[in-house]
Amino acid sequence: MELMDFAPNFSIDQLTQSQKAAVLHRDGPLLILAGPGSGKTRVITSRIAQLIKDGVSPYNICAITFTNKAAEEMRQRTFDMGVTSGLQVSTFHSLCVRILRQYAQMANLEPNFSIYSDAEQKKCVKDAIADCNVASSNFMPSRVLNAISKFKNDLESVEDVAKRADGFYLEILAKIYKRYQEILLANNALDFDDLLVRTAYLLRDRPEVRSELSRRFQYLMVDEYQDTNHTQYQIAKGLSIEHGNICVTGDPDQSIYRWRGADIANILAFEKDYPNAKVVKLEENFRSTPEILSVADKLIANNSKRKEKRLIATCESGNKVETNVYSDEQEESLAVARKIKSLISSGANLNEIAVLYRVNSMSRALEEAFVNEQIPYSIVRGVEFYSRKEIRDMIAYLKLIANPSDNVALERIINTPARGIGKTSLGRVADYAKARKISMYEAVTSVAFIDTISKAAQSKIAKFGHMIHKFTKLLDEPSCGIADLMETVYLESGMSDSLKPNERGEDTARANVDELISSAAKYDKETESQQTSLFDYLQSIALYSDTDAYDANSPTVSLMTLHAAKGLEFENAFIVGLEEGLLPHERSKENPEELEEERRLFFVGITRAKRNLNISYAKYRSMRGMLNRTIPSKFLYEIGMSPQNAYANSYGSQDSFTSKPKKTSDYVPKPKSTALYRAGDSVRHSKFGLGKVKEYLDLGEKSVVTVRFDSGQTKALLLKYAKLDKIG
DNA sequence: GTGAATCATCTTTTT
DNA sequence: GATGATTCAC
Repeated sequence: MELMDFAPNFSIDQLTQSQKAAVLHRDGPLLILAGPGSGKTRVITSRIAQLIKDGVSPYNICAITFTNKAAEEMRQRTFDMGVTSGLQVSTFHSLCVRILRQYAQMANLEPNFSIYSDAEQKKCVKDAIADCNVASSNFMPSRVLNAISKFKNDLESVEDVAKRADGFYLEILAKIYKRYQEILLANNALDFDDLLVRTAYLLRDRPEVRSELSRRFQYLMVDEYQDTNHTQYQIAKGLSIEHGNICVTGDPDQSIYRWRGADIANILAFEKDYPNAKVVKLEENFRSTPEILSVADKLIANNSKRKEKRLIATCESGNKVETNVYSDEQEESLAVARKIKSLISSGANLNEIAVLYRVNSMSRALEEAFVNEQIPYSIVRGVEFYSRKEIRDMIAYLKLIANPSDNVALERIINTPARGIGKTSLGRVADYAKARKISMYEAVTSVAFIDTISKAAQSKIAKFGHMIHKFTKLLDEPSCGIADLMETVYLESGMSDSLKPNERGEDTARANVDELISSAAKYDKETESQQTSLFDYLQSIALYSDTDAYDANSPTVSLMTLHAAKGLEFENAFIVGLEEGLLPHERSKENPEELEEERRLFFVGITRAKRNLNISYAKYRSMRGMLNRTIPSKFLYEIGMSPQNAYANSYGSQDSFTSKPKKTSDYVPKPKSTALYRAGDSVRHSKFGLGKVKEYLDLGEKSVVTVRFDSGQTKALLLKYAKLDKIG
């Protein structure tokens, strides 16, 4: 019995009535409907502390968060309350890895399985499509992968899909799905979704495992329940079915992962699902000003599928929500940058400011403006680092060392850096392995027996095999940390010699690997006391997420997508690009449910702001190198901001139009007097061919020519970039 | 078998 | 406009 694990630094006195109700409801199912800024995290941590105070061992409590970052924060908070050990706090994925490792045998798994993320999944799905002999033009790997992911999110096995397949498309899809799973099995690998799926099956098919885990996790808490998919739902149910102590928290209005398989019905139907559930609503908002909340409220009222819930403001009144319109994204970015500068000069800290946008590519214009205006910023995109070529190569070495069955890793590095092992030889190794049902690494170690391969190639391949074998040996030495191993691999594999500076003389690739090694050294140090393995390290990278890179204390302005902003809050928030096709996004327009999700996404964005919120859009925006005239987002109308008078205007403030005389005009270049083109002019474009000018907007440097081409399409082109010749 | 160069394709959000 | 596949010269 651990006696030190009560929570002496915790008191319930400061909580509101409804918060207390949520904390004190101890046994049985509990649904906490928590609006934005309602102190949800505080309630969950208080609940944990209260349970422990009541005599429950931390060892018997399991909290599931949405991101690693949130888990880390919760650990810190409960630690501050005096909870010192034993608590299980993690994401669904991390928890599943843990369970699958512990019960590997029962789950029919080798415990050193690889975890495949997008690039590796794509490779496997491509191979699967090729093996099924289907015209890959009809079955694009990304589409197929999406479909497979959907099956897995809905907990549909290969057999389930094959059984319900009624048409050609689904039949082929089932075939590819089957082959894809076989490939993963051969590689001793699981993809992201498999981590969940395999755990769900384990809980379903092995009552003894389910019982053991139920006894271990007697109190289960799931945060962000509105964004769980069906498989996660089944896992939560499986873990709690024997004791019924399941507490879920979430907000249907903040569900933004439908596209990833999240099923909002999980939270909407919780009471039906658990008939004796207690429901607590947390409707008070302790984060934002009434001005911000009223905008959020107006917006979300347009959604039909929701649970009625109020937003009760408790903060003092503050500034009006600002809406601005700019001529293009450069001007928008510059204006945001200057507004940030003025916020800073009036005392704001850099880390209290965030700029939010719908798609990652929108960070580009903002970055440029921030560099020009010399504003320190950081882009919250953690996974980007790990998707770099040189980093992926290094990781592939480690993956192969940890899991010799990982053919995808082997294929990636057998000739990286170039060792003279080409496609032909590799293909023969693969054939040999396939025929004998062994891994490619095993085939490599016995390459001398593969007589289809030339002696010269054999010796190169054997040399590679010996090198990997040597690395594997290193792993057995207890003194060898991940960073040491990495460094050895880096030097002895030839990776270090092969990385060259780019055209501009920047040695970024090398710097990246250095960063990887030092981050591994940090990992070694942090996990010194525990006995961690290469597997644990690889797992932590595989499940690394964008928001994990967010550091609330770093003195920089944060740039991130609206999705990444989930769960965060900022004194000052800017939301840019309120345009049709962007927010709501083009791809969500046909489906009313997806439109509602876009609205929720904007709702999430608005409610991140504590005191100042600034919303903007640009009249022209270039997407994939093409300048387009935009249409203001319908969401602007819904929040009562008519874009016509939104120009440098403040919402709800009658006089601000005159008090702020066209601040934006500072950045509009003066029109030139001589028009270069006139409507009706014939022109030739290097790519689109012949056409006639429909409209010419004379804006000097930023002049826009709208041309109707003979091909039928009409394009608005930025004169500066358009390769346009006037004819006649 | 290698590396440069060109072509084609896709382009929302991410654990 | 970036990434991946293909092609071509060596």
